[in-house]
Amino acid sequence: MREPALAASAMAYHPFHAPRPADFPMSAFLAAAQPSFFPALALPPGALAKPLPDPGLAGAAAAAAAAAAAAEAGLHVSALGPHPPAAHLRSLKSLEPEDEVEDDPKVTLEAKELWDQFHKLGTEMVITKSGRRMFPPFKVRVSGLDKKAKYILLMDIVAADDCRYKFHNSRWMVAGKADPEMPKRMYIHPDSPATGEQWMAKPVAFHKLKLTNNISDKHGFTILNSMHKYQPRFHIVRANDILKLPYSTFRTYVFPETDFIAVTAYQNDKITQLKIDNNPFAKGFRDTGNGRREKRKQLTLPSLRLYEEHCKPERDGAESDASSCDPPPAREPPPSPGTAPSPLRLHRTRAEEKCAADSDPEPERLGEERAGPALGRSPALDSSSPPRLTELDRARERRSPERGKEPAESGGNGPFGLRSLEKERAEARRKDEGRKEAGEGKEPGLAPLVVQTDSASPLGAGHLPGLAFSGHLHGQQFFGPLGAGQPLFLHPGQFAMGPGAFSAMGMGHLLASVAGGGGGGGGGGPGTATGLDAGGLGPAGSAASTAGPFPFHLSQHMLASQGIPMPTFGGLFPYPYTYMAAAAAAASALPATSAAAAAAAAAGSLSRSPFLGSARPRLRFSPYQIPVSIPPSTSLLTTGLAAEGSKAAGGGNSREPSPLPELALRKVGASARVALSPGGAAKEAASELQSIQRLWVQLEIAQGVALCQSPLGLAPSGPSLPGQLLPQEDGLSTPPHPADRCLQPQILAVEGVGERQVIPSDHRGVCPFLSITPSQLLPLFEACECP
DNA sequence: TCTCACACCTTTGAAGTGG
DNA sequence: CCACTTCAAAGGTGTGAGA
Repeated sequence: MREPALAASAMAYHPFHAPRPADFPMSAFLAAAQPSFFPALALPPGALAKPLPDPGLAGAAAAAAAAAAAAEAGLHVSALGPHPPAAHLRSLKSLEPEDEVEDDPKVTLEAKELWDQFHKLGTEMVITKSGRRMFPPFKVRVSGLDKKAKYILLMDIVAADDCRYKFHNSRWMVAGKADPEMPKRMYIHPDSPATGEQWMAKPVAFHKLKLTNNISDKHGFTILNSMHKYQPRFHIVRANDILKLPYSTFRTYVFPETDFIAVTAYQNDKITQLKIDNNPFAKGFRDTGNGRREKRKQLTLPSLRLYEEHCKPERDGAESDASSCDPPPAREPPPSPGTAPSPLRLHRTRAEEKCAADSDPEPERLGEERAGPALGRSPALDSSSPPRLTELDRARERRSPERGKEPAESGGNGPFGLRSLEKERAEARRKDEGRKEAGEGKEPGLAPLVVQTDSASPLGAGHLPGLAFSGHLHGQQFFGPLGAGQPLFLHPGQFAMGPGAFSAMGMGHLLASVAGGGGGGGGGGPGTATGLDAGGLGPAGSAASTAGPFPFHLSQHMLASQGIPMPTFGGLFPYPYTYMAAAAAAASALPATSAAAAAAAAAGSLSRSPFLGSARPRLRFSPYQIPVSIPPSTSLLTTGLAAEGSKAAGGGNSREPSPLPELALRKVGASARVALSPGGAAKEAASELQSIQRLWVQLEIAQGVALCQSPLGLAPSGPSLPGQLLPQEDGLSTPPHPADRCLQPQILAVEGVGERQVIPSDHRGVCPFLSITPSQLLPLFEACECP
């Protein structure tokens, strides 16, 4: 076995690593060797932050002690055997959260009514090359935090499924499989880290997050694919330094009503209208009587009048709260729970089926038509697909002239602030009244939407496209020179933060590295960043950028973070960015080799489903039951390997290139290709992959290592999860048991490559550490003399 | 389906003004 | 010095023509 060698190597590059005791599980050992990045074993990040009672005790005593501590902390203790979380715990004292106090964050979505309005229509978010903000803005109110503890709040946007959509017949329909995923980025709130008290003082807005379809974006915008569906996620990380990010507990919150389809041009006119009506910046397009809309309106009056004629009968007998433009009053009854849950929350398996059928005739689940009746769309309109302009004009015609009388001032909280929103709502109500006077009214309820909840094996070929990013991309993102001005995974806002924002130790390194990487590779100094306002770099960052190997390695991380594809729904890569960043930050404190190793490990940490969850039960996950479809383990592994391979290749530029990544690349390259082209060569790769998977199973299952501490034990097949969302009473609090169940680890059936295999995995939301990396596998691989 | 220039709008902060 | 107003620049919108 290679463990001794690995141990030595690990010790060489990780300050927290201790020699692997004989009875220390391989997984835990590897986790220790690459403490922040041990995704393969689904190691809860929080677990890493939990020190062993005695670092020297890795055996039963430590396990027992840790088990007790875990139980005390609410951790589940595995029912699988004598491997409590302690087996994975390492002492990371320097990265320990200080005087940790239990908190119980609750998160509520601001402007929920507005989100609901959009959601009913099938929210569209425009993405442009120069970046566009989200509207409605993603804004949450947080409570239950430890007032004195510091938190980092993050947001990311992950693929909601692996389908591509088209707007056809006024409906969003599946139009095939998703395109290769864009590199994903985590948006760290510019105020991070801040105390719980600060976060709770006011709603946390992510309105500065911008969406783009420019894959080479250098501004840190979130890159999305047009005509694809996405789900924003909100994360709370208790950490006072970004360095601690990978070791800290992630709490992830998903608000299903915030999902959207990225578009380069609005498809649904009702969405357009809703945006115009609610976005202060689009006020110029309201029919105030002096804008260009007025001119257009005049040109299209006939059709508009015709539309009004259509709508009159329905309006008379309905409330106005569900119009396409007006936020609903609080009394608005939700769509029938049994009929129309989020149409975007499609079960994965179902989504795959849909993707497979380009002309899937289930349009009622998507697009405006799902909300059409609720929006007053007349049957006549439903049955036909009027020209877009005509419909838009019709919608515009419904706008009340009163709108023009509205004051233009904005709320003190900004255009999308609370006051602003309230004002908008008031305005909307007034408009609604005016509309009522004009004969407009609410329209019938939502058409029922079918949410698939079957839990058939989701590990189909449908996941593979998520891995099928082109080799070109690989080369560009991974093999390209560091100074190629790679896009950044941190939002520019990070660089504009005050001196109190991130500590010099944390952000300083990151900033420096960002600058260095962008400016010309590891040697890049401050101010050389491309596409960044290097002037935003603080002294710490500047200093750090010139000190040591960190910038170089972070650049590596950045490259990888840009090149690793985000998995599709239930896919693989929700956390490339953050963990890249964190890895880089951590690496900054390590020797070059260790940083390289961290980078490699970080690359491997990218593989997981957007909704894959940590195995750490105490983590707070989505406030909703996520209609999880089980990530394709094959894809997961394959993608992870692909990523790792790419990463390894990127590491080839290292000053101290490690043969390991290269070897890993060789070994995993074929496996990665499996997902890309299941052709002849794929078989060989598939076989290789299977060997890895077998090894994996042997190591982790046969050893009885409870990678995912589960009171439920191992499931023989993919978990059967309800596809229905289970909003909590407040829509935010942690779902008691459904969520817990989701936290349970699963043994997932692997499909897609050769025979079925099982690898352990979990399937839900948070845990960024799930995938296995070649660098981690390789020693095992070789040790077992796998083919 | 995407890009871009455009007009229109809000936001923001500096400058000016008056008490 | 402070509060308030005014102004201009910056930046956020959807539009619509063209690719």
